[in-house]
Order: sequence, then C-alpha cells, then structure tokens
Amino acid sequence: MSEAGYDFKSIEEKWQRYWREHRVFEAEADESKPKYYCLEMFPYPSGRIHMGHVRNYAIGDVIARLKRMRGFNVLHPMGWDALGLPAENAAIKNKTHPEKWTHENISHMRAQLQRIGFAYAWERELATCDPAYYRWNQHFFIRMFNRGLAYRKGAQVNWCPRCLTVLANEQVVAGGCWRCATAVEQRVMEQWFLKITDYAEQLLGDESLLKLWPEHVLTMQENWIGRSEGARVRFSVESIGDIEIFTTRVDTIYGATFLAVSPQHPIVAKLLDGSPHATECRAFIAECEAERAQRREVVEKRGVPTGRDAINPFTGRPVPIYLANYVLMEYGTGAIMAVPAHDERDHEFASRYGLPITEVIAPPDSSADTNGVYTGEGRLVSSGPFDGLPSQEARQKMAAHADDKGFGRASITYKLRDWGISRQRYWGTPIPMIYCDACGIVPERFENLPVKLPAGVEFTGSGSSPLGQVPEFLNTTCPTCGRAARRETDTMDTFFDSSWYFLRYVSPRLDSAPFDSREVNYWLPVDIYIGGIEHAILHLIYLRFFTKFLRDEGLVELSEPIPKLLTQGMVTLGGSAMSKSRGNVVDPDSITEKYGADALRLFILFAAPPDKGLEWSEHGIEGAARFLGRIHSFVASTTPLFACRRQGEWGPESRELLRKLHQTIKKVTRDIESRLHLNTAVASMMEFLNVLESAADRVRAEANGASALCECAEKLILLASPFTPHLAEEWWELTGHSRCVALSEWPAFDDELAKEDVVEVVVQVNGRVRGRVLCPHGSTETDTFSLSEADPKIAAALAGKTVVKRVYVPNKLLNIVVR
RNA sequence: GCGAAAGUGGCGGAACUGGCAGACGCGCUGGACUUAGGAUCCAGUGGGCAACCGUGGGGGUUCGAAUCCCCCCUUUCGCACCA
Repeated sequence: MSEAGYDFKSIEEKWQRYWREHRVFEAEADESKPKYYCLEMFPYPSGRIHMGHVRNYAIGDVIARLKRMRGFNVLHPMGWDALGLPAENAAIKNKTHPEKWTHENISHMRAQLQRIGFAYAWERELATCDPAYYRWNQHFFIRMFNRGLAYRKGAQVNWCPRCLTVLANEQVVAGGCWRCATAVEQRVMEQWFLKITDYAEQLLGDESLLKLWPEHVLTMQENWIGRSEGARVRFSVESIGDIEIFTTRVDTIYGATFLAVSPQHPIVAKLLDGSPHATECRAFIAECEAERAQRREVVEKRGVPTGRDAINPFTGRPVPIYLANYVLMEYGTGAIMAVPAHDERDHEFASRYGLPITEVIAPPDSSADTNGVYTGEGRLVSSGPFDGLPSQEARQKMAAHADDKGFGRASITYKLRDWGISRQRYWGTPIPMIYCDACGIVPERFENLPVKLPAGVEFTGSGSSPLGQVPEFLNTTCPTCGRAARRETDTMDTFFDSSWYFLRYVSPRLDSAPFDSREVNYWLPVDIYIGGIEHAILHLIYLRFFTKFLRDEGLVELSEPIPKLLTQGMVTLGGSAMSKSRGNVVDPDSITEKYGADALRLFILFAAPPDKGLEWSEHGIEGAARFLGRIHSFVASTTPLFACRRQGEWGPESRELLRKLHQTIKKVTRDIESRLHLNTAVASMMEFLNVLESAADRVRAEANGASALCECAEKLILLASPFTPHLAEEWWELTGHSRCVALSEWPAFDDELAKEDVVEVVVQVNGRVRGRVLCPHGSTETDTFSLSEADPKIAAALAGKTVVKRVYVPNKLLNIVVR
C-alpha cells in the first residue's frame, strides 16, 4: 500500500494489461454504429513525454472514453512525428544513427504513455520515419508535381547556420531559427516549393466551415494569409520600361511624390546603368544586404535617389525613383508609389529627404488632428477628374480607369507565400525527383517508391546534404530515358509528414494506397482535434491545404478535415514554460511513481480549463490523490451492500441524495460534452462526494438506504472512469461488475429526479440581498412575495416603504423595488 | 506600433443567457485520533467590531453588473515596415 491508501501501482498495471489483452480500445469501422474520431497532435519523439503531452492526451482521453461509453464507435489513435532535425543532431553528437535514436525514443515514450493509461488504438500506431509511411509523402509530392503544385525555383531562402538548413518563412521567429533561435541568414538556393498560394482564397473562404475553431486561431490564419485588395499600376521609365507597383490606396495616387523600389528589385541594374548616382546606389544596396544578413531589427528608413524618373500614368508627371530599405522585395511587386501625405512610412522617408508632400484626401472631419499624415479615408482633392469622390468609390473608378487605359488593374495580393519544403538534411523524406541531363527534372516512377533513405551515412555536420555524399543513393538512372542520372538530395520539411497523418490512421497498414477511401468516408472528418496553440498557423494551415489538394486529386471528399479544434494551454511552473534550460521541468514519471497515473490525470484536468494555461502544483496533485482515496474508502464500505435489493419507495434522505446524484450526472456530462470544461466536471464530482460522505450515515439508516448508496457508488465510478480509468475499473470490479467499465454505458440523468421540490429563492430589496425564502419549485411571484413579507429581516427592510416594482426570476430570485 | 485574449481571496480557479461573487481544490487556523504526524477525520477561513465594503481603476446602462457599453491601467500571446 502507498501513501494514497490504495495500491495504485498494481491496480494500474493490472488494468493496463487487461485493456491490452482484451483489445478494448482497438477500433474497427462499423457502419451500424455512429463513429467518433478523437485525435490529439502526435508528438515528436524527443526522448521523454513532458507535462504538456500529458495534459494534451489526458484531455483527449476523457473525451474519447466518454464518447465510447455514450455508444460511439471511437477511433483514438496515436503515432509519432518521427522525422526531423533533433535525431540528426543527436547522431552527429553521439554517433548513433537517427533511426536507432528515434526508435529508442519511441519505445520509451510509448511505454510512458501506456503507463498513464491512455485509451489508444495502439494497433494503429504509425511513425512517419517508416518507409511504408513516407512512401506516400513521395507519392503525394509527385502528384503535386504533375499537377503543377510542386515546382522548383531559385529563391532567397532563410538559412540557419547552426541547423545547416533552409527554413520556411513560418519557421523564422523574430529573425531567428524556430528551433535554436540562431540568427537566420539569407541565401539564394534552388528549392522545391508547394503552391499553397493557389489555395489562399479557399483557405480563407472555408473558414466558414470551421465554426468550432477558436476565433483567435482563425484570426491568426487570416493575418498569415494576409489578403489585400488593391491595384497594380505601371509607371513607365524612359528607355527602360515599366515599374509596376501594388497599392491598396490607389485613391491617393495623385499624391504620389516619388517611387520607392526595393534594393533587390531586378530592375535596379537597368536603372543604375549609366546613372550618375550608380556608385552611391551600389554602396547603399551593399549596406542593405549586410543589414539583412544580420537580420537587424527595425532599421530607420533610408534610401538613395537613382537619378531616374518615372511617369505617373494618372497625372502624366514625372516622380523621382528612390531605392528604399523599407520596401520588401517579397511582397507585392517590390516597388511602391510613395504618398507621404497619407502613409506614415512614406511620410517618414519624405521628411528625412525633403521630398514633397501633397495632400489629396480631405478628411471627413476637417478639424481632425492628423499630425501631417492622414491615413484614413475621405474625399479626393487635387486629383484631377476624380476630385470630390469618396475614397472607396475612387479606388474602384481609378482601378477601372487604369484597366481601360492599359496601365493597371484591380488586384489582390497575399502575404502568404509558397511553401518551401526543401531541407538539406538526412532525416526526412527524400524528395523523389531525378535530374537527367537529357530529360531534365523527372519524377521517380510510382512503382519504385519508396525512395528509401540509405543506411551508410556519415553524420559529420559539415554542411552539405548528407544524401549527396552517398553515391549509391545519388547515382541512379533516368526513369524516362534510362541513362545515368542524379537523385535530388534534399529531403522534405517534416510538416509535409504531419499534413495527412490523420488520414493514414484509418488504414495504417494498407500497402496499395495511402488510405482506404471507404474507411476515410466512415471515420472522417476528425470530430475533435486537440493540440497546442503553437501550431495555429503552420501545421493547421498545411493540413488544410493538403486536404484540399487531396480532394482535388479525387482521393478524399472533404474540404476541411477538422471541423472542431481545441487548443490547450501551456503547462507552466513558476509562471514560465517548463524547459530544460530553465531547469523547471517536472517529469511525469516521477509523479506517476509517487501518486499514480490516475492522480496525475485528475489533477492536470482539474487545475484549469483545457484552453487556459495551467500552473503546475505538487500540492494540487496531493489533493487529487486524497479525493481518490476517499472514493476508494467509500466504495470499499459500500461493497458489502451491493447484495441489497430495493423494495418500495426511497426514503427522504435517499431521495435527496439521489437528486444530488442526478444533478451531478447532468453537470458532468454537459461539462465534458458541450463545454469542454473538464475542470468543473471534476469539481462537481468532488462536490458530490462531499455530500455523499456527509449523508451516508443517515441514508444508510433508512429503508432502501443501502440501495441508494450502491446506486451512488456505481454512478460515481462511471462518472470518474474517463478521468481515473484504472481505479474506476478496480472499483467496478470490487462492486461486482464483470464487464469492464470502459465499455459500460454512461449513466443517464433523470431530469425529474434531479429537479428540486423546494427551492431557495433569494429576496432582494432594491437589489440588495435581504433574505432567502424556501418555496415549492415553480411558485408564483405572489406566493413568493407573501413568504418574503413574513420573513422578519425582509419585513424590516420593507417597513415604511412603498413597493414600486417587483422583479421575479422563478425559482431563483425576487427583487422588491421600494421607495 | 497594430491585433487578440485576459485581470475575481494567500494560491489554482468557479459563477453557462445580466440574477446569492468566491463552487471545487490547495494553503492556512483550531480541534480530534495518535508514541509520532508532512497520514486521516471534524470545524473554520474575502475584508471590516459593526453598519457595510468587496471581481485592475474611473464613469455609464439596468430593479439588478465579475458579466453589457465608454475611457484608462496592467499582463500574456500573436503580427510587426505586408504598401
């Protein structure tokens, strides 16, 4: 026996074995039953399970277990996001192969998860590093290539000098690598990209199908996609050509007093050719490059004149062209029209260099203090034929005008860029492309997949792609012409792997296809997806994109795979995230060792609602263990009574207790199923136990009291079972049940039984509580008022006053307004 | 700077649609049992002697506000020259 008063260790082992041997949580498609697909984000096998995982998976486990007891055919799988950098870094450091390191971590972490008793369909476990899995990554990649969705281009990329690889824009956080925070450099490399931008509009539009996603996640995605409506307009430059700009405020174009071009803009070379300012410009470009390489934060706006002018097609007048460090090559067209009177950035630049500021928008409220810049809307002035138009109308007319005259058009621009997936690393999915001198870039044949990662690789960390150093891998023959050819040596971003794993779970061992469509049609969509908020943009945009691609390929019927999302909050200790560097990590194993898995699960669910942050507390878990000990004692004391059979009516004490029981069943059910407030579900079970304990002696003393106590014990065990499954099984068995509790039916609540016959109505006088009266349920306002007048305290508050008004909320409150 | 969310006892948090603020747990105080108690059980626990006062601060709407509206402060998280 332990401190807890029950031998959790052997109880946990016993039931974990039982569940495994009886395949209790394995899932089979069954058209005769409604399905429920409960999914949690699979972990990266870093080595150990941490508290964030425990919380994430405990939340999912309660939901999955409850749904099973509610009669659903539940799919609740688990797997491993098993490719990625840390394995390779460990390989360099420890001279172990990434595969070995990964598999050892998986074994350890699987055992940890099993010790916490999560109800997973383990037979469906998958790992993305398995060639049988990543084969389908390659398959999908080739289909994307064939569809024109995967393409190669030389691009300026984010390069992490520490991880020695390229990072997607999404993986650059505040100028640093998302994994190691090393300052990211810019390099130009040939890369594979996926045309996620083709789906920008759908990704936005289909947000309407995601009503059960947290609002802020959708907002983050919208901001990330960054749709802007505006216009593109071409300014001509004598003997050079056109410079196209993008603007959302074409209504201010008459106020454009200069053009600002990114130093990286391809036209710069032509602009400088023969320009007297070429030397200064080149120096400026070099400076900007140096600054960008260092990723210096918020630089002041600077620039140099190119000595050339461009013609504003609306006014026909020339404006000087500047190179400016605040114009991004990656967004829009890499060039802007600068309107200092109506844009703060342009204003700052113009003020610095003494450029003219021409006001063309009159604010609706002329008294508005604009500090020299008015960025709002208004009526156009000094804008030729467009004078007097309101901004919005002017934008339409001016875009149409540009279109008519052939120098521009209305246009939509997105912040979202194509997804760069090439990684110069070993431990990822090989990109299944072949370079043939005769045929060019050719995909591997489908029947030759998977292109497997070669075994004999040296992990030196020296920089270039490890796969390029393996001749047996690198050298191949062209699938088209049969001549000698070279393989692509880059591997895929691991977000590719996790973009479709939820589909693989439905048929994880299938060899002939990535997934069985019948199974997909049965199990999908995912009914609830639970994971960390940190994936709000990356993973959760990619998997939406991927699903739309698969739909367009005819492989799935869905547009959105996950209609309901729960983002759980972080687990903190001392107010900050647990991390090795801070030295504030609490290891789940040490907790299960000391208090048991059930206490750990219960506490982590009780301490805060799932979507909020959770502050870890060792004291808190003691409270959870105490609660379990009390149920254990109660169950033990009730066990001998289970032979009793009820005869006749419940006694008054029993009736009262059963009322509380049914109120509790109602609340627990609702809190889990509709509100996802698992913390209050636990609280109401605790509340019920408090009532149960204090009433037990009185109840037992009356007729049928023993039956009432048995009823309470039985239902309480069922309610607790999703939270503390091992003890619940043990109690269930102790009280004489043969079928395991995990497969038992969730208790139904009886509204009639739950209803109070007598309610306490709060009586206020002028909004202040002056007393409480006991009334029969459903009493009228008049009856309640009469009762109130009889109460001495209330009567005192009413004495000498005139009742002006009464507000009555049946069964709850009576407010008497007096003067 | 922009955007979003949140501020409730000593602490984590409850209060679902505007209707008893502080459920439940931790901690604390006192007591019981005990060789012992960091076990268990019982009682108490927002502040104030009271009337009363209390949900970050100030206004407002309402019979009634933690909840709705306006202004301010603080914290957290996103985005951060996106034209």
